[in-house]
Amino acid sequence: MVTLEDVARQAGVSLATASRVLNGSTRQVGAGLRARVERAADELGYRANIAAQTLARGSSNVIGIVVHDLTDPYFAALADGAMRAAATEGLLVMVGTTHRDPEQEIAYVATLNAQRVRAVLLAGSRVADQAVTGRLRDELARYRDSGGRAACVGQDLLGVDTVAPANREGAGELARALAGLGHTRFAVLAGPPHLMTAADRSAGFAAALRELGLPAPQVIHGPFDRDGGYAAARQVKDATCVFAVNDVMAVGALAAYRERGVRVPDDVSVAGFDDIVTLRDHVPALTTVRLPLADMGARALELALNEEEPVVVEHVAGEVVLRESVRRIA
Amino acid sequence: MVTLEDVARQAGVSLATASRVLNGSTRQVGAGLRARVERAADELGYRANIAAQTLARGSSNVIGIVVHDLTDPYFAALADGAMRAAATEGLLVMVGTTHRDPEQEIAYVATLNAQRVRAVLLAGSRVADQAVTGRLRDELARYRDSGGRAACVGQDLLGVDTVAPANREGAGELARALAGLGHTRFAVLAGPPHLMTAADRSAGFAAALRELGLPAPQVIHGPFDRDGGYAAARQVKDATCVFAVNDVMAVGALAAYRERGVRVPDDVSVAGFDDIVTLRDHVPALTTVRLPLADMGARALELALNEEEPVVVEHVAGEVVLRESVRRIA
DNA sequence: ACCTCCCTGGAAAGCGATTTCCCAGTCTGC
DNA sequence: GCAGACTGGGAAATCGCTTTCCAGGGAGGT
Repeated sequence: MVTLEDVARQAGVSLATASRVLNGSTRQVGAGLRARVERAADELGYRANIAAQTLARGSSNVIGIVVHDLTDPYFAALADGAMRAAATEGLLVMVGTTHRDPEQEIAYVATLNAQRVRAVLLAGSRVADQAVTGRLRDELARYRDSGGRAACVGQDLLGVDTVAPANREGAGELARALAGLGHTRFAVLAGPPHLMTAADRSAGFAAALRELGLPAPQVIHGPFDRDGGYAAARQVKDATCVFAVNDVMAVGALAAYRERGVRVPDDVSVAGFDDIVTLRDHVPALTTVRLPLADMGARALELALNEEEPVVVEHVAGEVVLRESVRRIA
Repeated sequence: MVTLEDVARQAGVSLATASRVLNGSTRQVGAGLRARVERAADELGYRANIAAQTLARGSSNVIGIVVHDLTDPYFAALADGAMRAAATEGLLVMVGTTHRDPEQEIAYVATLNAQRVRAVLLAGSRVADQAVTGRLRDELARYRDSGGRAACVGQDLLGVDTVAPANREGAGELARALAGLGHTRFAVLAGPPHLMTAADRSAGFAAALRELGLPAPQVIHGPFDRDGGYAAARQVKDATCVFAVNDVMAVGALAAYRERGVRVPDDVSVAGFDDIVTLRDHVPALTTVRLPLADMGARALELALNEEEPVVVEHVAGEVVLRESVRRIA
């Protein structure tokens, strides 16, 4: 393994000079020596040891992103946005997946802290469990105390900069739009009760119906994924419009209806939330609430990197997109 | 920032003892001291500095994965498989996305080398450009010379352990299956000519048709993504069956047909390649060649970590899955 | 009893960079 | 022509941890 010392010796200069040439510095180095060093580094195939640099400099150029599941397009979009932003800043990215285990999330933050990463991004919904959220908060606080920066996408519960999607409001607006089509009997495929994103969307939807003087929706809990939507859809009774709290659940519901010969939107209307790009060619096209996921990821990174003192919470509005999975009824 | 020295002082032991207690060692430490150290670490909130550990140990517990695009479900599945495998080994993951720029890929390998990561995984198709492949090879060789391990998923061109999907054979088998349904006039949405995965699939398909004594397909080149499939589908003339060299292109093609009122599979049959999970509820269900992507990712990591000397190339067969996007014709 | 041998604990030498000093030479202004 | 400011170069301290080496004490064998 070629070290800087090897390069310096080969070039006949000191370690200091070699370092200044190759790894940047405020100080100048004469053109002659500079060329010698560069040639030596090239000949030897020198690659700086980043661990050593990190140690010496006391800071790294790595950021960490923690998501639940990379194969979920929601997180993939978020992570992609953040990674593009990171790339423009010359930062490297460590990605951790928790597969929805909050303990893993805490463990990952600890590990990223140990890595002395420049910033940590937490994407993904919080759970209602106060104890576990508290421990995550503590771990994050410890990281920030030692100079780390952090941000999160989701609920503002961690005491860090947050990009908060307007889940309640978006779901409410969706409810009003659907009611505007004449629907009165609704069902909500509500996901797990302890998952805050799911709960907020469900609650926002129900609240809007209440304001409109419409009957409360049938609420069906279950997993937050495609199969959860599939299973929940089978329990719906007597609704003309079904709201799944995310798009992949909505797709599961559509699949369940298709199998049973229930036509969408003729027999029942279905809507989701997120506007996942991969689903843009789904048939029927899914009515949903669009969230600018990639932007949110990028924005979260910006917030994390930003030096400002007070903790910032930024709300991101969703936009209702009506497509063919819903129809007006008499 | 709390250092090991702080902990040692607080516990009243030497640096060496503290290190042995907290960060593992072959050596034993007496129960009394051990407890004191652990308590001190806990009170102070000590987190080992991994950069320092990496430097001192000369090896890290990080692996690198380089993919083209995380929002592409193909790469997400591959990366997810590799990340699960990494997690069971206690390894951390750095993910880099190149957005299909080969230069970025080379740069990322250099960076991962600088990080002294334990292993590097390259996922994603090679390009036909010899020069750029050569430079990537060189960079990889330099990394391996200094003790790094590497593996790749795709074409065996880099001189490293490889998990090679049987693109040619899979496409050939698909062609035979489709011919078995009575099709004789084919079109291939072939993707970019320089992308080897695309080229292999296209060639395998054409070769099988030739063997069967059928006319050569119409070959249409274009981008390797959904929009590429969409655009290419519009140029198809006079084929009863269209093979898109990956699933997302096939979805684009289906969208194009739907818009133009061409019914699938009644008017034209469509098939893809990969069997992307996210598309499992697509209508019509897509005929494709299934690749065990998550397993391939995990297997690639295994190969990379494995110490064996000779470079291993493992072929992975695809499985033809006939679904409703194709039909038998007279 | 005596001599190994094993075990535990500590001192100190790295790991590969960065960066602070210090030094000598060159410019500049007067 | 000279003091003072600048400049480019090198020696060495430093970052936080691991690990070798050494020392001392107790166990076990004869």
